[in-house]
Amino acid sequence: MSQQRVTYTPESLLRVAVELFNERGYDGASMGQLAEAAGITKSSIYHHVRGKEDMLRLALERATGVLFALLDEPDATTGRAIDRLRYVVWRATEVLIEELPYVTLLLRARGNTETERWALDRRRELDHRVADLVARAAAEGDLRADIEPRLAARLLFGLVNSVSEWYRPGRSGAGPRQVGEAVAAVAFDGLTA
Amino acid sequence: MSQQRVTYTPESLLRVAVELFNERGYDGASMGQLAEAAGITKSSIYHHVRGKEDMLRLALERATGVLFALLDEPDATTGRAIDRLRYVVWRATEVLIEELPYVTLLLRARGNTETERWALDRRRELDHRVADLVARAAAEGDLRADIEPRLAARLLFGLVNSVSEWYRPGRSGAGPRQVGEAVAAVAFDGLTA
DNA sequence: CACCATAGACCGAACGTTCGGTCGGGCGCT
DNA sequence: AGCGCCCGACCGAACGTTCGGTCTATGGTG
Repeated sequence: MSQQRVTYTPESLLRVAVELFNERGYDGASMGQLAEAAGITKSSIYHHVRGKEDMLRLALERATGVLFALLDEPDATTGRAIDRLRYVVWRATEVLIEELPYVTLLLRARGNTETERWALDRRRELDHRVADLVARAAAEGDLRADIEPRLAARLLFGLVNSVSEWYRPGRSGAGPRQVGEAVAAVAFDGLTA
Repeated sequence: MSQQRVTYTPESLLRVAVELFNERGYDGASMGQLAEAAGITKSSIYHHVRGKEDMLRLALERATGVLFALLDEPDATTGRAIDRLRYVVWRATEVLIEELPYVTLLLRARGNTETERWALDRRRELDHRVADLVARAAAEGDLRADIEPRLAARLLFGLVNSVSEWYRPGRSGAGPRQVGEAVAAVAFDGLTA
């Protein structure tokens, strides 16, 4: 059987790029390294994509898209605040895992480029919406009163987002659902027996 | 009163450097930007430090030093595992805040340089020691049985480490001790009222 | 079926810019 | 005079990107 020439699409090349950006950091990753990882030359890359920052933009748009979408899901918008919050925590963990490379890149954005600054603005928007939900749950008396809702919101999303730093598909033992459930369990009920 | 010429020491210059490295990422930060932030020229910097990677090394050595030191404190080495673990979680959060710029840089290290690879090795060592303690607490029946100790360890330090992403001295409302206590409280008892 | 034109995917070389760092020196203080 | 701290000019290497091309596959035409 003849060995066919592997060709890239913008999407498949983006996938390779995002893996490299996560491995080395966007600024630490060069187009030369991407060419090497993809097995084509630097100039070939420009046949498929407009440029380095454009790949970053596409990736960050995808990550923010899925995260905002989850906030509009029915179980995130109807019911008691504490139930909605539990759903958001569990579901955000699942979405983070499903789109791990893209969400990881978003969480690591620093602000050195226009694209990153846009993404950071979007993240702040997300954080505000979740913080509002936490404040609601606290107001309804379902959160412990000795921790300020703002602090609680930060710890919650710190916990969720930290999954991106260690979760590896196929290598973390637990699946997305299991990790999502564990994150929600620890967040609301803690680790003590 | 005459305006005296501000001069740097290696340590005060390192402090400026670490702030910049955290703001833009180590790879995204240039020596030109450091010169600008410090108010001196690039060549002046080399009078005080050996080079860019050397500043990174000094910072990461400092961060790993304080984190390993806390694991050797009496309250972290004697007593029931669950009590030692509570102390470590609370104390690690405090230390992270006290040495925020240095620990933040450590947590963001990627592995692009020899120095970063060394630091990542040290972090893995730290993670192993804490994971051992979590396993001990689980074996003593003090942790919930439905979450694997390895997963519990990752979530624990995910929570602690995430503080570096939002805590800002003087701007987060709560002090190091309060945040440390909140982290430990949420980690072991959860957010639910 | 053979030939040709076209398009898609690719490449080597080069560009302008930025990078970390060095060199040779000046200034102010003791 | 000597030293510490500073600086302008410059360096070689690496960066992201562009330019002008080649190669291969495909479809149309005779």
